[in-house]
Amino acid sequence: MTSRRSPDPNSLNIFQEISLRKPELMTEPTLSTQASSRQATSMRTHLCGELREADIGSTVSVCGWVGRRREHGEHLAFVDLRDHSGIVQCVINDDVDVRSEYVLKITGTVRVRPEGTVNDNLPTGKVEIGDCEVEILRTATPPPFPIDARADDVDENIRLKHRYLDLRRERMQKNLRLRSKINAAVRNAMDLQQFVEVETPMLVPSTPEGAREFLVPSRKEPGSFYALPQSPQLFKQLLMVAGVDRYYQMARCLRDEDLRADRQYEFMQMDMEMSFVNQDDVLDAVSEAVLAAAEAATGERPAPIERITWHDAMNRFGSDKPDLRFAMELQELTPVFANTEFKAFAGALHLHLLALQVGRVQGGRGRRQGQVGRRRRGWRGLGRGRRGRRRGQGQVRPHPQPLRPP
RNA sequence: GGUCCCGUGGUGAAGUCAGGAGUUCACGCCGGCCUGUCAAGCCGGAGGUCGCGGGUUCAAAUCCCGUCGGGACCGCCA
Repeated sequence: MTSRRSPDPNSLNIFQEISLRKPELMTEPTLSTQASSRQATSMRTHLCGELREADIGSTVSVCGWVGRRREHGEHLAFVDLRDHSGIVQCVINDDVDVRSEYVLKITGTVRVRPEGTVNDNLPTGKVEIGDCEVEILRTATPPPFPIDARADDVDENIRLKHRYLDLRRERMQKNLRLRSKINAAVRNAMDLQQFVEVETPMLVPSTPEGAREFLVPSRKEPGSFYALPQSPQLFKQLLMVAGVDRYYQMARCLRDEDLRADRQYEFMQMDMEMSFVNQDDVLDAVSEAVLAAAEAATGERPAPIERITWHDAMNRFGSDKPDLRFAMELQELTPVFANTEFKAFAGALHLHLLALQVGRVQGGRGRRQGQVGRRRRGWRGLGRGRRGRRRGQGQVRPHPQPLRPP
């Protein structure tokens, strides 16, 4: 495909970029603006957030939204111009009426900030754009909430009502790009393993699974309905029988269940099938995708994922999905209490100790309750105690007493 | 389907239990001053049927009933 724009090697269009991209390039570490020089257009030469000391002296054009402005009389104003890459300070000496969320094109000279005025909080904080020529591309009414981190405190319904404003925020922009990077990384990892991405139909007959399906009335068959897939299970066996060998899909799943906290009606799953394999082959393939996703998000390739058997997991952690970020391993206490006179313990087949370091991990309290509370099968009771200042406190409760954090 | 909680200028919160003039705080907005700010600063100003309807009362943001909207949890989520 030929580039319609200038032959500048830095201005490859998106199609060329994809075809040239090597697998190892997928490991680009950050979400930031490293690719931004490719986003120069006929209107701009740079993105706001990419200007650095190396650009000092060059004349640049940037386009973006007005964040904060700090006015000092008619002949000096500081405007924070924002695009998805970040913020750059523009120094405006003319009397231009520029308000919050106006869309501007600013042409000026990148210069070093005067001593003592560097802003270490901004990646662009060592420079600013001076001699600004301001073109107002679009005026704006004052936004109903601030387009920055403070909007985190604003009621979600208000943010959703003005979704186009909410999405301008750095956090939301990063979320969109993070998701995009992860999707690309997973697809790349699957592609490298010879998986075939196949999309299965959305409008299907109802299938007898657990979740309620969303129903779509049929125009051609009044009284009949399509069911939107709650998961992509229906067709993939067909593909496997047909010899596709390795199938995967980033599948949209729709479930008409009542909402709870962060649950959503629709969400994505990566669905996969493999032929002529054993369990380890499947785990290998999935691990590749998971590690690639983690690497795309964090910039670092995590260590290989440890494999333990279900029995080991249950015996060591009491959970089939143990959280290994902190020590939650059960300790065998049966011998210690072998001759105890305490009746509740004396009759026990096994006694385990779960030592917890309270307060070390965010959400640890809820996790602790969950991990202890959910695996009650076969347990006859739970004792708890605390080591430290109030040593010796504790109690033993038979199930099904509700469990409370100590 | 159930239980509980919340609706107050553009935003976020006090005020409600214990009724007494739409009161307060922060941010935002508008105007003025201001040539190095970056949560700019200083001065002034505008902006609210207290979700809606009914009731009690001399008097309702406040108490009662209903209703609408939102949230959390339970049920539910192969």
